[in-house]
Amino acid sequence: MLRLTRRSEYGLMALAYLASRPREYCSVREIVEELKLPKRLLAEVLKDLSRAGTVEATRGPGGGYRLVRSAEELPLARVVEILEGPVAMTDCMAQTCELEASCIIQTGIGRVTSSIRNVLEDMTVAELLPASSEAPLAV
Amino acid sequence: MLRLTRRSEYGLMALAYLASRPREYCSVREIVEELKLPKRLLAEVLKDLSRAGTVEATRGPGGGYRLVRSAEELPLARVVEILEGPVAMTDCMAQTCELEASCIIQTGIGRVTSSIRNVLEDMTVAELLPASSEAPLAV
DNA sequence: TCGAAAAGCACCGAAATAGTGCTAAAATAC
DNA sequence: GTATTTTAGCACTATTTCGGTGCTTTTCGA
Ligand code: SF4
Ligand code: SF4
Repeated sequence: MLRLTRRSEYGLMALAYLASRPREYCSVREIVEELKLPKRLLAEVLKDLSRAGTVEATRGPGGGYRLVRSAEELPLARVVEILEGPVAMTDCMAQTCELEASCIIQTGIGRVTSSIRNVLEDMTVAELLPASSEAPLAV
Repeated sequence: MLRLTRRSEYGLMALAYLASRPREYCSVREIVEELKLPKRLLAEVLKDLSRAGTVEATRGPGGGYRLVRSAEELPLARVVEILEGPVAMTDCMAQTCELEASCIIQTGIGRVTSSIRNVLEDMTVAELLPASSEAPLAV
């Protein structure tokens, strides 16, 4: 069904939350209390996002995570790639497939995959938030 | 990674093959020989497509499957829905999700899901085939 | 009546996913 | 310096999904 993994979903939720608190460090504890997510799992996800450079972290009391760039500059595709790997509908779009020789839909699938990639690259985390939500996104 | 299942992939390949042999009954044996797919699995997939009415079958020697309508009228979304269930990036797009109360991205995710649905509804099995569509491909 | 083919059902094993445990390192506060 | 808060890193388990198969029945044509 072309499902997002929970990791991606939680990650996007957390990033959207961070987007609503610009420049502020938010701890995992705070985020999971607000969003009601499994704490350890979200921690794992944010670690990955941190390693990948979409959020930055500080430790200790008052620490937490915040966005490195504004949410308008963070396409969904980027997040999904970090948390799940390349956006690809089939093997051949990411690695190789041993059926390529006899496959009659590869090029067609390539086109669909591109379209879906475009959707995910054109939409940003900022656009995930409902129109008049929480806070302005000004920096 | 938003992957298609193998069932969908095999299904699409088989349908594309049938599209290249209009009105002709093709047996599972013939199709898997041509496309090098696992026989029993493709049989299972075609059964599902048959139940759903996108292909029709006749049994016995010379039997097999063929498209009910032309491939131009068969959107990818239809095939994926039959073989995997509703096209939905998240639970809430298909059933319900117990996080909906605190979820801040649901509406946003809804928009992305719609876009992806549109991509899959706008593209048909006919368009999967490489440029010279109707040309029989084997030999 | 025989063989080719789909239909139906049930099952197994492997892989991906969701989620947790535990320890270390850094930043802060006293 | 010690305690506390918080991220970092690693490894592991449990569950679910998925890919694939076995076997029997039904239908059809020759
Ligand atoms: S589309 Fe064809 S080539 Fe690509 S992964 Fe699927 S079978 Fe392999
Ligand atoms: S987007 Fe929000 S409401 Fe929808 S499934 Fe994910 S968590 Fe639940």
